[in-house]
Order: sequence, then structure tokens, then C-alpha cells
Amino acid sequence: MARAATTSDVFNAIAEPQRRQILVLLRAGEQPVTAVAEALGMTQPGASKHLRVLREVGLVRDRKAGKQRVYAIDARGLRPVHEWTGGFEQFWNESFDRLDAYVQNLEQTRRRNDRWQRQGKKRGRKR
Amino acid sequence: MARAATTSDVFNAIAEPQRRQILVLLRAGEQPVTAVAEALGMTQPGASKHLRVLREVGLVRDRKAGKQRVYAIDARGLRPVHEWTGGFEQFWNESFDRLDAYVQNLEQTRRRNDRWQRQGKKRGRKR
DNA sequence: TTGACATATGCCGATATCAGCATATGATTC
DNA sequence: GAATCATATGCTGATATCGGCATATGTCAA
Repeated sequence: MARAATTSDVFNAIAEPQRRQILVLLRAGEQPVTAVAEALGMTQPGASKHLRVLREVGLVRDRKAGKQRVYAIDARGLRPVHEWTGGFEQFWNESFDRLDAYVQNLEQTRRRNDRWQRQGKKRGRKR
Repeated sequence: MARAATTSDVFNAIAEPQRRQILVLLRAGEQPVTAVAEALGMTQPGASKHLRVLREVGLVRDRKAGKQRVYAIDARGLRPVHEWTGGFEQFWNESFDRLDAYVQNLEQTRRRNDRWQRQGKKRGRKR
């Protein structure tokens, strides 16, 4: 096997800096492809392809308007990302004192998993 | 040019499902490489490589403990991701009525950018 | 229909990425 | 130092990805 096909997953879609820029741009209002391309300094096919990825993961919607195709944001798909990262909030709210974290993690780890801790314990911890 | 080098960027680091799993695992407490590999069903070199990426973007820290190298989470780097996605919160809090969004966006867009709107306007909008 | 404009798609080359395996490096114990 | 355990690195093959270009498709107007 090789790289897992990560497209069609929101995390991957927003891993591309240009696609993030597109989302920021569209947050201010819908835009046709050419306007996106111009605003962000990319080629029309380039914009079209990135918009396609965003559409496939559901982060944008498109609407026909004359010969133009207007893209609008639909950022509901970002909510899972927001919530997933929010699950780590404790790590930036507490002052991240290294010693505190060390002790706290040691406790938690000891409870959940002592298979590997057993050997380390008997010869003591440094620090 | 080809794919932009996206490693060393947090968004890219968490685009990999396995790396997200590692972060979730480490949230419960620090772990040595082998334990991570076993817990998530991957090979030792595999775990080591993913941990390396996470370390390079600052999402984990490592500490020597005997012959083991214990990895702990340092999720402060996830804060920007959380905040960036949070900037789109309005799009999942409001009921996403398509017509409302359409009108609202049309207004904003008209104000900011009328170069492309000019042609579309004179022949009317379809729906 | 033809022409003009807007967008999407296909192809290419360069490169990044990932998994798997073998092996090198590092640390500990004897 | 030698053996052993833990981790990191290097290599390879398969594939995904991105940018750029040409061009196909679609839409409207005359």
C-alpha cells in the first residue's frame, strides 16, 4: 500500500493553504470561479480544481448564475474539526508546566497501562 | 512545481488519520513508541515516523526514560486550528436556509466586488 | 449557428507521501 | 565489550497531489 486516499475528508481538504484561503475569501460572500482565482492569484483551472475538492467534501456549494458558477461557503463541515481540536483545549488552558504535566501524565498512564511501566519503575525515574 | 511541501504545518500533520489517533491516544497519557504502535496496530517504524512528524510540528514532546523514549502530547499547536475553524462558527449556528444565505451573501458581495456582478445583474438572476 | 465568455476536465511532470522491510543507532545490563 | 532491548533511519514501490497548459463543455447573445 501507499498513501491512504485522504481526499474526500475534511481534514485533508483544509490541509492545503490555498483551499483555506478560498474558504476565508468565501466567508465574505459568494464568488464566481474567476473572481476567486484573481483574488488569490491563481489560475482559473487551479481555482476550479480546489473548488472541486471543497465541493466534494461539502465545504462549498455552487449555483449557476448565467454563464457563471457562483461558489458559496457551507462551513458546517468544519464543525467536526473545531470540535475535535476542542477536545484538546485543556492543553492550552492550563499553564503547560512541564513538571506538572509529567506527573499528571504519569498518574494517568500508570492507571491505564502498566505493561511497559513495570520495567521503568523498578530502576527509578530520573528528573 | 508540484505538491507544495506541506509537512511542518499543523493542518497537514493532522490530516493523517493515524496521526490523529496518536494524539487521541496520548491525550490519556504519555506513551513510549512501542506502546503507541501496539495500541494502534501499526509497526514500530510506522509509529516512529508519525511521531516524528508530530514532533516536528510541535504537537508532541519526547523524553528519554531508560532505553525507552516516551512521547507526550503538547497540543498547544492545535489551538490555531481550533480558532481558525471557529471563525466559521456562524455557518453552523444559524439555520442554513439557502435563500437567506443567498440574499445575505449577495449583499455583501455586491458591496465588495462589483466587477463581475455588473454583467450578471443586467440580465437578471435566475434561481 | 456562430462567436464570446466562463468553467471544468484531461494530461503531464515533479514531487510528496505512506507502508513495509531491513538495518543502523542508542541505551542498558551483564 | 557483548548481548539485548527500544527506537530511528534509509530504501523501495505504489500512489496521491499539485501546478501548468491545452482543450473540452456549457451558457448566453447576436
